[in-house]
Amino acid sequence: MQPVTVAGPDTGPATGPIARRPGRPRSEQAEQAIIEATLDVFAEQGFEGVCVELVAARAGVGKATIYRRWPNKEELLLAALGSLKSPYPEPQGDSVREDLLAIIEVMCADKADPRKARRYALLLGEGEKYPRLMARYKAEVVEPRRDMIRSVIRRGIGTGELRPDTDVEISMLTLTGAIMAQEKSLDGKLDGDFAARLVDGLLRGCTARP
Amino acid sequence: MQPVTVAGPDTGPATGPIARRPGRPRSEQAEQAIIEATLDVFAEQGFEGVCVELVAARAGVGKATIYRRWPNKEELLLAALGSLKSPYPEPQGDSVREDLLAIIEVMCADKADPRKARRYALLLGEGEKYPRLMARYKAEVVEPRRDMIRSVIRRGIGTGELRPDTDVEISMLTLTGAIMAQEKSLDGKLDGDFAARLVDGLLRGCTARP
DNA sequence: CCGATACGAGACTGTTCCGTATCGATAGTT
DNA sequence: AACTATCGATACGGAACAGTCTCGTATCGG
Repeated sequence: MQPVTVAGPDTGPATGPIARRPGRPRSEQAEQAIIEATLDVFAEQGFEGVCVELVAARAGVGKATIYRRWPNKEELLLAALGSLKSPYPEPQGDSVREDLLAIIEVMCADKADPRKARRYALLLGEGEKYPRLMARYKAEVVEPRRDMIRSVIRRGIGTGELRPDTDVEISMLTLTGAIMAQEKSLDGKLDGDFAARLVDGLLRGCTARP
Repeated sequence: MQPVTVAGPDTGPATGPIARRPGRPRSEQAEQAIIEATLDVFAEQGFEGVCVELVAARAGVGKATIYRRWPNKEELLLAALGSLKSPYPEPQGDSVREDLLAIIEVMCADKADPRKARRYALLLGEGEKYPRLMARYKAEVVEPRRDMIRSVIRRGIGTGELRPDTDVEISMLTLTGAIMAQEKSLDGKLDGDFAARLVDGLLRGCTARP
């Protein structure tokens, strides 16, 4: 499955989807190696650290083989990050707590994966310098997940499971934000049940009940 | 007031604190202009975008005037970011809600200031490439504020205002994280009373009460 | 005035990196 | 076999930038 929405690998002048082009065909293996190397370097070196020469060396590929496929570095990164998809758990509807927990756990797992975790940096870091990358990341990763959380909460309000005056937006920001804030700023030792503690903390609230 | 803890401006070979050194004295005005320009460029261009030549041009200063004071770019940034201090509201102790609100409002105000907001990028972004900068930022800005929030919550638990089983760490991450997550990823229109909604959301919880 | 240091400006060197061009070799089609 | 596009490798031009150095000038104490 190739990402084609935004300048996927350039397959050259239109020759029809089936017609075979003359000459040596492009190596699918090289293509995959390039994407993998890009993700590795991105995970290790961060955003500005992705230099094409290093990616080429890691992939065991010539630079031309990269530029034959993507016109510049941004397109390469766009393709590489676009290939990092996480499965979205479909809310089961048993309870708000379980649904939220499933989502938060996936997000925590993402954060534990260095490749995916680095993308969070786009949100607060140098992301403004790469607006297309930002926009794509937001649209493909951030917003779908936010919407999922919002809808779970709204459904909980509808069913009476949650307070009718629940602040949907604040609740969502609370959950996603806590994940971002965790551990990166201090190696908190609250790994295992972090997701559960987070969701329960939100549901329960802190105020003492008489 | 000069930052001296970490390689402040190099005042040359030790000549005693009072003894006047011969020759033309350094321009305090140039020094301030350099710091200001550094902060401006940092706010606009982000971390990697801070190039000394640009800072010098903005400050109306020669590069040598910068390098006479700080040995390299990292020290310059260290000094510039170190000069960005926000007043820490001292918890008044009237109520947990009021104390938290005061802290959160200051943090939100910080985030609205582009200069200060950019520093958040260090936490998730390219910060790992500048460990000294990271450490200093954490120690001087992040942890004091986190500790303040923790202590307010702990006091609330002690006084019975908060549930005894309140998760201090989770509550703190919830508050600070939500601030980070807000608006940067989507221009939410929840500006004015964001801090209040956030604190109230945490205190109240979402679960419906029978 | 003199010596010492700082000043702004900018030339200069060395490094890094993007993107292009070129090499002989390779793997397909016709 | 002829043809053609891709292969990995590498040289290259150009830009950006860190850090050093050198101008001629300005500002201090003595």
